[in-house]
Amino acid sequence: MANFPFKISLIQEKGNMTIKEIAKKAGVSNMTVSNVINGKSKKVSKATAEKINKIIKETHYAPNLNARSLLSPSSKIIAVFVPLFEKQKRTNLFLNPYLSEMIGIFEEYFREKGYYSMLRSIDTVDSICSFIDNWNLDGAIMVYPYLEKEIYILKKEIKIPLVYMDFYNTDFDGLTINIEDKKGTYLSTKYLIELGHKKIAFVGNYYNNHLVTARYEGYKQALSEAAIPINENYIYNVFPDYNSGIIAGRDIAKKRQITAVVTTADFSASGVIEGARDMGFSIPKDLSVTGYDNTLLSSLSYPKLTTVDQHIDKKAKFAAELLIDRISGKNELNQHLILDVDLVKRGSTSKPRKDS
Amino acid sequence: MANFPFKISLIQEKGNMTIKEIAKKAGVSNMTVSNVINGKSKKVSKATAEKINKIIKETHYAPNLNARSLLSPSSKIIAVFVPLFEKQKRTNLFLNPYLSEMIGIFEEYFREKGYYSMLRSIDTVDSICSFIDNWNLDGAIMVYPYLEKEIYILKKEIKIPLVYMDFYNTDFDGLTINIEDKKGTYLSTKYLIELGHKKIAFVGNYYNNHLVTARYEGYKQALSEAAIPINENYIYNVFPDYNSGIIAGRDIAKKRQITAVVTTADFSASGVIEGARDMGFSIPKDLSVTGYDNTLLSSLSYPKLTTVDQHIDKKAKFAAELLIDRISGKNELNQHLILDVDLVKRGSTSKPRKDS
DNA sequence: TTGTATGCGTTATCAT
DNA sequence: ATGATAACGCATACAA
Repeated sequence: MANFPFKISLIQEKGNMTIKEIAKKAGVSNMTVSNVINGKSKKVSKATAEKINKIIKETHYAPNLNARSLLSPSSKIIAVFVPLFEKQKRTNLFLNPYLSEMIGIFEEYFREKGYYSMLRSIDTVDSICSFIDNWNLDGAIMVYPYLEKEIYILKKEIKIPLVYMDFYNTDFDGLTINIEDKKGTYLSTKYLIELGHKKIAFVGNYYNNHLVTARYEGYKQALSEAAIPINENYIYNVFPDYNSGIIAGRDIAKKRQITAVVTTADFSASGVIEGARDMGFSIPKDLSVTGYDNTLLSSLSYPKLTTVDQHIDKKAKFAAELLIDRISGKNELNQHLILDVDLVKRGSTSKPRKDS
Repeated sequence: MANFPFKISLIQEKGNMTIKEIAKKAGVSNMTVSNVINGKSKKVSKATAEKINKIIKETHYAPNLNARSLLSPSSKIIAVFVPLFEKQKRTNLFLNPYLSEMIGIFEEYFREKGYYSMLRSIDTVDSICSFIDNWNLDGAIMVYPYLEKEIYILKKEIKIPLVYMDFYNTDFDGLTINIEDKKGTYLSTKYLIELGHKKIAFVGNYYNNHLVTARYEGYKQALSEAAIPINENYIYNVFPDYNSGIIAGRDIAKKRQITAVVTTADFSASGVIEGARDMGFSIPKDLSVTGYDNTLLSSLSYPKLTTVDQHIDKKAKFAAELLIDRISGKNELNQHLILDVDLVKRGSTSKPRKDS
């Protein structure tokens, strides 16, 4: 209970210090204290600065940032907007490692640059606009393509820098970060073809937005280049989550023709594997499956997933950087980043069964 | 590009509305507007209220919450504090589904109660105190036991409600949420014994804090009740993460005597399985492994993990509820919740090999 | 029912 | 080098 790494004085102080109180303690005016706090050394004599700094340390003064935000156009607050899907689904989006990894990287980057992160689920454009005004936000990141059309127009209304992830409207004048979505499934499909597969299913919805449509296109292109016709029976137009994956996986196993599956998400791939196993399939012997994203999940699965690495860490960092640079006035260019993807070959894929 | 679900007027307005501007538009005083906004219907005539409400809607007025925070003792901001471990490790804590699931639940609960969530990594008590003062926080949650001794003392200094998760200082007077840590490993160890295992390893550090020590105690108690002596060679005192798990798993496989492993985290269990597989082991045939937490990971692994369910969703909800109730003045009791745990039996455990 | 004055903590501006 | 004043947007207290 003895020596702690902080001054006992702190323990005995009570309530938040204010500039005014420090000024009184130091016998100077508020502005002198303010100038010291803001490092305007030219305006304050060394002696008084030292005296004030000492008091600041002793009292553990922390500026009231609400007051600062009120006065300045900058609040130092950045919002991370997460879509709030329908309550009925009860899906906690935060279970997705893709999202949580990004959030961790955002928080770190923003903090290091002197910003504060607010996390907020949103469901309407109004809720976004209100939030921005409520806290006088300096900027925001939208982590999924959501409310695409509405935001496209409202962008004119929103005066702060806003980074949209995976948002593909090409004539949109905001900041966007995308990846080579099409290339990803192209690579995974091509790889399966190279392994000798011909009956390759696609699991993923392809009408919802550009992102998934592009992934469908990649699949089609690879088949087309190999002169393999599209078989409508092999296309599973479902939401790329675990449960839909299971259902698709079971159906695929039942059909007994398909030897490989291309999915648009690691979660989906996990589900497909699970569903196929339910029907007695062994992976990859009876069915090869590819994921997308290269989330932690793909390394922890068994067998580890062959998947498309979209370099989430880089993507998140680029997004954060893009936002901060815009907020601080640098880098008015580079509005639409498109990041490359790679195929990561792991154990969930192999040559097809001989009997097929 | 045609009919959008919002008024065009919004698009044409510019800049944030203020009470003053609305008052001017309505030809009334600021206070009348303020009273309308705050629903003090007794103070405003119906006619003026309606007129003002119309303008508020048209202009999409959103109150400046920085200004409100400045004025009132309540900022409506709640912080979720996440430990910032050493940079060298480069471990993004957010990769852990345990954390991200909780964060999602916090955000939802706080939002529904009218609060705003700030996410913040912290590494010192000072950084916590500063943050609290900076934003005039209404409350905070600490998601891991961290800075236990320092905070224990500084609690006297911190005037806001603070919920500590997995924080075990029994004479601590703050709000804490814990689980029956000991019971968890007791259950998993006992289950392994019931399956016929005798040579059971423990993987997890047991000196670091109460949480993991308790989990070690549970393991010991189950062995003791079954009259199985502790074998020091079977104890792996390592940090419960994936990589340490791999190393332990390899070593366990090398020793060729151990038939089952109790771990203190799903991540750790995954690592052990991976490591044992590296050495040619098949799970659960050659080695039974139990996890802890029942994170998403344990259902997505193959085989699915037998693990201790600590009901993360309930735990998070209780924590959020405890905090909000305290902030709003209800429920001064119930300061130390201890939640129950269950064993979830899945595929990563089975009877031991016959040759052992 | 409506309006005026005041102050929250901070900083820019303009004195001294 | 230091200090007085005003202002940010809002809401409490009080007056009309």
